[in-house]
Amino acid sequence: MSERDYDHTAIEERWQTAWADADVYRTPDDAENPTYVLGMYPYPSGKLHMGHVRNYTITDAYARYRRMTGDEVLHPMGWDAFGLPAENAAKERDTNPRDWTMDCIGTMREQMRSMGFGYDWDREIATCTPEYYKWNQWLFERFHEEGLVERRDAEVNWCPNCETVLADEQVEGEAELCWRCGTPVVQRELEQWFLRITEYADELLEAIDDLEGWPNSVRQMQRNWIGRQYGAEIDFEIEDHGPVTAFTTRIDTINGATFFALAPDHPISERLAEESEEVRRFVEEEADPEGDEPNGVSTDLTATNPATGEEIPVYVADFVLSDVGTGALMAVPGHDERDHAFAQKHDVEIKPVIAPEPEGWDGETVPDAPDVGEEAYTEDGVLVNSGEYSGLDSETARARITEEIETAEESTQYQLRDWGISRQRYWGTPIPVVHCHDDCGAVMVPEEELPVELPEFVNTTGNPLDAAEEWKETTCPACGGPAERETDTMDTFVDSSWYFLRYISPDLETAPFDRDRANDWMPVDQYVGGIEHAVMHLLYSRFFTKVLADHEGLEHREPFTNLLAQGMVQLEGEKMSKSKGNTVSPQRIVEEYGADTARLFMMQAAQPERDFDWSEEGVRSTYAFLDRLKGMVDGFVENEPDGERNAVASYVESEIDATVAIATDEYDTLRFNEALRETQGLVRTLRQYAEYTEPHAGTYGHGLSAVVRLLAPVAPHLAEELWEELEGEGFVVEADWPDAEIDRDRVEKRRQLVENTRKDVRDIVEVAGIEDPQAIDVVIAPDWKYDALEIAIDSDADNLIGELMGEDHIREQGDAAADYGQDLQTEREALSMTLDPEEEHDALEAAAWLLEREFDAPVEVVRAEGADEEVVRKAEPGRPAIHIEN
RNA sequence: GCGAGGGUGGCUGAGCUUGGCCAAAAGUGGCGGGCUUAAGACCCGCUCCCGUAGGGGUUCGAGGGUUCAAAUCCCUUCCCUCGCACCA
Repeated sequence: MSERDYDHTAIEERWQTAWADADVYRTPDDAENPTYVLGMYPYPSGKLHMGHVRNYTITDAYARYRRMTGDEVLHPMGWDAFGLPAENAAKERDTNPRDWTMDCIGTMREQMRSMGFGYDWDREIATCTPEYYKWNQWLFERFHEEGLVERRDAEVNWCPNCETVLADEQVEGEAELCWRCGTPVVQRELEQWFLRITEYADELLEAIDDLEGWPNSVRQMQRNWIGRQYGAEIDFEIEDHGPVTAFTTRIDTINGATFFALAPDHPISERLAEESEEVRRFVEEEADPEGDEPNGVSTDLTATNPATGEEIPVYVADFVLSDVGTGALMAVPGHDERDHAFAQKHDVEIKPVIAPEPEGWDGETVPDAPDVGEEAYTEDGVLVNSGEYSGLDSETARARITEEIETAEESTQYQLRDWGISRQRYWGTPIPVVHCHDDCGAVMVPEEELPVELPEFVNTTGNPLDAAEEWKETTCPACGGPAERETDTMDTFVDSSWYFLRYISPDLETAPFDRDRANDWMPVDQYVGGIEHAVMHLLYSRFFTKVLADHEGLEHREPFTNLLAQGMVQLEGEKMSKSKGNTVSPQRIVEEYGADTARLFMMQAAQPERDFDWSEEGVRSTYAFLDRLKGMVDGFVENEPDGERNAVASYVESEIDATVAIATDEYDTLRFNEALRETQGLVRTLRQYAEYTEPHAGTYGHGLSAVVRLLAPVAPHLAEELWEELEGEGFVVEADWPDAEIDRDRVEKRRQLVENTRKDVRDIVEVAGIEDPQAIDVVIAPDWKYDALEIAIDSDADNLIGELMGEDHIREQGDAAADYGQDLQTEREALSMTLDPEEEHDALEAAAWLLEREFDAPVEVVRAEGADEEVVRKAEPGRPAIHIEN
């Protein structure tokens, strides 16, 4: 780096201090409906990585943009501070999770400050503080009061060595090993606390349709996750075991149900396993629900098909899952691929009962049965071999069969399960429950005793809360007798399901959030984060918001209006990760190039939702751009130019307006890369201007001032520095966004006209082999052609020429009018309005210097009157005639 | 298998929602030129084929269709990426 490089470290520190001293990012409590911009709060690992930098640069840039356009903005930050890594780190380093986490928070806060992120730090929250998690507990009890909390047995992943439950993500590989100690994980039944999110399944699903500000992918993932299916439940009578309920979406195929299948852990299967060695061996040894092959074992039992009255064999099969439907199913091999495969393997009858609907079907004739020997027919169709139902279409048949079979009834199934929040961990929110040694059972801790605080950390295997004897021992709030505290803590997703509400009133001591203010400030206008939270966090947050709307007077049913799932920062096409060792440290980039460079490089590299490759070269050229810009501003301020306000200046003025108009649009829709490209284009134009001629100070200064403000959301430090040089006072953070009177359509037409004209001149010079042009005339079409064009666009007459000749001033043009009319007629369907003649003239005159510079010949832009007849003839609206003197 | 999103000029990548200056933005790479003692930076042009006055031809995964007109709309087909998945 040469000596000209600007001192980014000094500049960035200077402005970070100035912003903090002036408290510029504070959102006062009396703000009215501020724009709420939020990035997903981080887990405080102690190190900001590139993903964070990208995430928070997006929100910061948007927040700054909105602030400059005059909005009040709420842009807070906090810490997802509970979680397993802190517990592990504490064990390794012989400290405790609290101290370790608080240290990490301190470091990361400082790193964020050095990136120049403008947060209202007075609203900072950390979920591991009793002031925060007290409200997790309070909410848990409110949910309980509303019947949305349940305690029941559940099967969980259990590591016998660590003596704790593991989340599915923490079980590794096919062999199912514990991610920490490599011990094989076992399934274990444990009493767990659940939040009844399934109560809201329908609303969570249906409201997705209205989340128009969310990416389709996320919406679809949530729909799949909820997985609602309409069908029917129906009982099959099994000898000695009574009725067994099966769920099916295809009750129209019931006449083709030729066997019945039970999950290996269905109560009947378990009973059979006790009696039959074969079933026992299958259930305990052979069943492989993960495998592709549908395996099963026959039983001696039969079930009665309620439609046909036939006795059909009963199998225990591993493709039947106990947590899907009822854990028992009627198998229809003729119309289900999996059932078909199983039936072939076990030689069960395959009976077609649905035929494809014949073309031009009359709605009653019973078609021939299809051949389902080789392959199941899985579509809807027309029933055959179905007794009185034969001849009905599938949909009608489903309704009638459900209606007419005694035990059948409509049923809706969801894939969504209730949310098990119990974790056998220390570093989380204690579940505020006491287990009475007498008969009171699980009793909620009274509200006035909240928060139930975590005891001191004990380094032990298993759950430290279990080892905290003194803490555990308590009295029952109901009967006063001896009791024990619940030792499970909450899933950290509980913390993040409502943190966005806490920022609104972070110090409130009487409620989780200030209701009135929340009603005013919510929902979050723009939420930004990684796609990995597409389902869990975003679904849980929606659930909490709906519960709070129903029971706590929140007047919003959705938390996030617009959601942006930002893309990954990659290195050579691969995701950056510690294990691959291909990370780029933001700290190093900030030291070497400054936060502004890092931010600007990232924002211009790609649209925020796309992945992009980190490139050191790109970073260097971004730095060079900022450096040059600083040089331009320095030069301008030190030595103000005194050029004329001439045609060239007016070209530059119009380019400034164009840039502002376009960049503003792009900022609005978070397409920072486009906005920045325009801005950099304007810098280039300004540089060309200064190179070509002595600039007009007002114009040039105006351009620089616009550039600085357009850049301010993304490169705020240097923008402050340059703003100070240009304006002398005030923060650019608080400056007004530049405005342009111009509309985008007009801007683009003008640029197009100039660009086309330059290209035409080049073509002519090239094709005609003109070595050294002496003079270039650019001639605007006469007014009557513009009139004719307008008439042609509006006209729907068959004979356009006739209509044109109806206008005196056009008819007067004689042959010329006829010729042009003919052209219009040919192009008729494709015509579009151009700028008017005066605008075209002005635009070209302003851009004439570009041609003069390029061809080193005088350029004259003239109106049709007074130009050579022969030349004018070729001029059309949007396309001036060009004459080159050789 | 189901669902979502894609396939554009050497590469990256806009545009396709609202068909028409789209041979198709921008960047990058390559070529030529300017500036410079020189290098870098910066500036200008070219970069599908043909063309001595702004023209013509062939292109936007493949094939078909709608239209005066399709990268853009419809159908079929192939391939890629990402979610979900023995879901009854």
